[in-house]
Parts: sequence; structure tokens; C-alpha cells
Amino acid sequence: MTRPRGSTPKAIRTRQAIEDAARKLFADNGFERTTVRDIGARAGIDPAMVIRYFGSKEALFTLVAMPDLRLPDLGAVAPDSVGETLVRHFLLQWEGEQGGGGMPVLLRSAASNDKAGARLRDIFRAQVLPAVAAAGPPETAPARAGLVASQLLGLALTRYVLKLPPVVALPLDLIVREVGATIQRYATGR
Amino acid sequence: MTRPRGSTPKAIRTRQAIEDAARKLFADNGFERTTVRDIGARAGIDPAMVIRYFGSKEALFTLVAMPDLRLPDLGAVAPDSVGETLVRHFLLQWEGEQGGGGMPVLLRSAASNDKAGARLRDIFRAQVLPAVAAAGPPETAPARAGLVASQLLGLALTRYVLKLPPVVALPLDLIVREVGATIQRYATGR
DNA sequence: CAGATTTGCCAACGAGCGTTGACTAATTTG
DNA sequence: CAAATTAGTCAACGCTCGTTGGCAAATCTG
Repeated sequence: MTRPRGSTPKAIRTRQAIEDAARKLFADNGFERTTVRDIGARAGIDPAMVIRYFGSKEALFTLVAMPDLRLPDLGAVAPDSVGETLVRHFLLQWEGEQGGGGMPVLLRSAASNDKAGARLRDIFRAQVLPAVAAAGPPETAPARAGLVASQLLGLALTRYVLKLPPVVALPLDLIVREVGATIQRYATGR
Repeated sequence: MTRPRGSTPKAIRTRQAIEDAARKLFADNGFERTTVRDIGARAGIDPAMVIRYFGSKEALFTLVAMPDLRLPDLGAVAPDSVGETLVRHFLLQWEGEQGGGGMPVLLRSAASNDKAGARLRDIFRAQVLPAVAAAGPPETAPARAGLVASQLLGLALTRYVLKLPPVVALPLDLIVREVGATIQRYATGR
């Protein structure tokens, strides 16, 4: 009992290696096309360990594809920079470190996996909708949030998942300016 | 030789039933999660027939997920109604009959299937890019087309694939107006 | 209406999947 | 340093997948 399973130094390193491998593979290939055997191979250990550490493939996916958007309070932002603030926030998160906070991972799988799709809908309802609601009249909040989501998810889709060349080539400041103006209009209701 | 294989009346009906079943299932579940057995069951025939008629699962998918966007010539449209024209065009196609012309089918699979992703990139390059190029200065064409794609594919993704409730609930005329304004700005470069 | 052909079903294959349990080797700690 | 406990490997399971070949029955044509 002094050494609980999975808390020894070596185990912690292995656990981390599995998580990293899973994040990368899920993000690149989606849930269905990523195999436990692939994850094991990339992490340098036996596939059986993946299951022993995380219980099941789906449990591992759930753990790894759990984006926390950490949206700013749009009510406290200068009203006419809401759009740019939001776009910059997402780009920083997505462009950044491993897996962009789990969003590309989730987005790729959400298109063909019901569980992943449901989770994305939850995240939208719990995080995006309230944030956008604070930027305009309450009665139009769902429509405004829906339009915002269509543009932001479309950006993530074309840039990180489909990798359409002209979208990948877009400089960050141009995205912030152009897409920011769109989000501004959608979020505030003009 | 008088009766080539697959040209008898009954065969034509079966062929059609398989195509319809495949379109529906590929659109709902994507390439990986749709099984040949499912397609057979929905078409009311043995799974083996699916292969005998179309050669392989992938060949059937290729045949069924081949959207032709039939984009209008944007150079010939009144310059300040380019956005609304484009959005209306896509909505009519997507909302319409079986499978929305194959785009939702392709989009759902493109997120996790490399072949489907490559096809979508091709369609973008061969159809969207030239159409958008005609609506503004040539040197900014790729960037403008990229932005247009990010918004239009985002709309298709959230409305037909992810089915985010507020996006599904959006009335068509509101989409044409709001998203149309965005596309207008992107496509023409203001 | 009869003969020829094709449609469709059945059973089975080989491969790959997630997952399990038993065994060996490594590592941690008193 | 040695006993204990864990990390890791190995082989195998049950299942599902796409695909194939052979056989029965429905269907079309002269």
C-alpha cells in the first residue's frame, strides 16, 4: 500500500509517454483510425500497457480530448474589440503546444464519432454560449453564438484538420483582423 | 453477351438501392464507421452484393461522395450581391435532396480519412478558388478563397455534421443575410 | 415457354481490432 | 542488499471487418 500502482517514477514517465502518443495520433488520425497498437508503438511500450494504464481506448481518448477553452469574460472586454480578442485567444491556444489544448483532437473525431460530437456540443453550450451571450442582447444569444461557432470551428477545421493550403498560409495577424471583424459582428449583433 | 452484367432492370434497381443506402450511411457515420454489412442491410440485400456491384467499399465511397459544386460565375454577378448569391447557392444545394449533393458525406469523412481530405482539397482548388478569384484582385485570391472556405465549411460542419442546436435552428434568410455579408467581405476584399 | 444468364444468398477466409491473464524482468524501498 | 511489488512482455481470446467462391433461384430473351 506504500507504493500504489502507477505512482512510481518510471510509471509516471510511461503514463506521460502514452498520453503524448495518444494526443498526437488521435489528432492526426481521429479516434477510429488510431489503434491501441499504434499508441503503444509510438510510446515505445507494449499495447497491453495502454489498457492497463487507462482502462480502455475510449477512457484514454476522453482524458486526452478534453479541451478547456478558458474563455475570457467578454462582458469585461472593450465592446469593440470583442471579435479580435476572441480570435486571438483561440489562435494562441490552437497554434500553441501539443494538440492545441485538445480542440483539433476533438474536432477531428467529432465529425464521425457520436460521443466526441456530443462532447463538442456540451463544450459549446457550457462555454461558448454564455461567453457570447455577455456581448449582446440576451434574446439573440443563441443565434449569435451559433454564427460565432460556425466561423471559429470552420477556421479550426480548414487550418488544422483539413489543412487547406491557402488557409494554412494565412498570417496570424491577417486572421485576427479579418476573422476578428466577422466575429465582432456576429457576437455583438452589429 | 446480349445481357451485360448489371444492366437488367432488377440490377439497376438494386444498384440504386445500394447507392442510396451508402449515401445515407456515409453521410451519417462517415467512411470508417460505415460497414459494408450495414449498407447491405439497409439496401435489403446481402453484403456480398455491395462488393460485386461496386468492386470495393472505397470505390463505392468515391462514387457516392463526389460533389460537384456547380458554382455560378461570380464575375457575372452584381458585385455587391456576391456574398448572398454564394451562400444561397450552397444552402439550396445542402438543404436539398439526398445527401446535399455529396458535400456532407465528404465533409464528415474528410476529417478522419486522408483520401477524402485530399479530395476535398482538390475540389476547393479546382472549384472554389477560381470562382472567388473572379470577385476581386488576383494577387489576394488565395487568401480570400481561404477565408471564404473557412466560413462556408464551418457553416456546413456545425449545421449538418455536428448539428449544433442553435446553428440548426437558424432560419435560412438570416443565414443568407448574416453569413452572406461575411462572404461578401471575404470574397471581394471589402 | 424453355434455355441461358444473371441475381442473390450462404458460408467462410484472413486480417486486424480491443482487451485479458499469466509469466518474467526490472525497480523501488526498508 | 534483499524482499517485495510493480512495470513490462507475450501469446491468445473473441469479435468484427472487407472480401471471395460456389451454389440455388429468380429473371430476362428468343
